[in-house]
Amino acid sequence: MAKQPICDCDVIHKELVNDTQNKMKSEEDYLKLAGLFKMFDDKTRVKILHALEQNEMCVCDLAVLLGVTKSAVSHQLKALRLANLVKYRREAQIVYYSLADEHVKEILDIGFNHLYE
Amino acid sequence: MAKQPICDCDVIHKELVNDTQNKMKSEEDYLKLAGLFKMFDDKTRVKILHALEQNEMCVCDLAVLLGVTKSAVSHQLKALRLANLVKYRREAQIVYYSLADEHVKEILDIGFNHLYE
DNA sequence: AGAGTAGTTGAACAGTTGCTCAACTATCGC
DNA sequence: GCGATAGTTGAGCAACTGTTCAACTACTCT
Repeated sequence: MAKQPICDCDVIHKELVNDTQNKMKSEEDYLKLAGLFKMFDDKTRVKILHALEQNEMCVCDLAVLLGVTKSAVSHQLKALRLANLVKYRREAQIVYYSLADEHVKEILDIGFNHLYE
Repeated sequence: MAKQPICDCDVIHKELVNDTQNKMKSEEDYLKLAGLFKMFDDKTRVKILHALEQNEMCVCDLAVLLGVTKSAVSHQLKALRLANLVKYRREAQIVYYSLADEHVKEILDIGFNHLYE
């Protein structure tokens, strides 16, 4: 019932905390933001995204390119689809995937940029 | 010994795959990139980063602000420190944390931007 | 030196995640 | 319809991750 004690310190900078509090976004926004970056936190997924930035490709192309199974690629593509980061079109039995919009490229670019200082 | 069969498809788009292959970065780059975005994939961590974008603060401030324990905050700050995303300065017993550089703000901004379409 | 507060750390636990496997759907060509 | 290929899906498993807890360090003040 009673709240758990969260911080056992006396001197907190009340004004700083209040000021920051006012500038913070909603809980939901942070959840969504974390959810977005979660799509870029895995080696296989960033590879898929970066590959699709170069060319539209089918699941098998990606599997061969990355050296993983079709199933693994398909699972990741599903996650990326649900996050609206990739789109696809079907042509006969083949499903071609590509990036959903420019934001993806921007995020990748800013990331690479940070790595190369 | 023998390689595991990775893809059981006949028709792959060889040219597309080769072209993409040439444009891909190194394995290590993708690992680093995923490692960078991993720092933004958790609600608590993005909150910490966004809070520090507003004001330099100590561990207790962050704990109170986010409603989590000092320990939890400290663990996350350590990860962020190791990733060179935050810096700190000690003043008596108090350790003040702030963002390491503008890149962090850029990444957060582009993320929020994507959420708000 | 001793008490008190800020912060860090490592082990442990619960929850999550990415891959594999096997079974499934969808579409094509005969 | 039938067989073959592209792709999807769910269960299960091993590896990883975030939090908590308790013990620790670092600094201050008397």
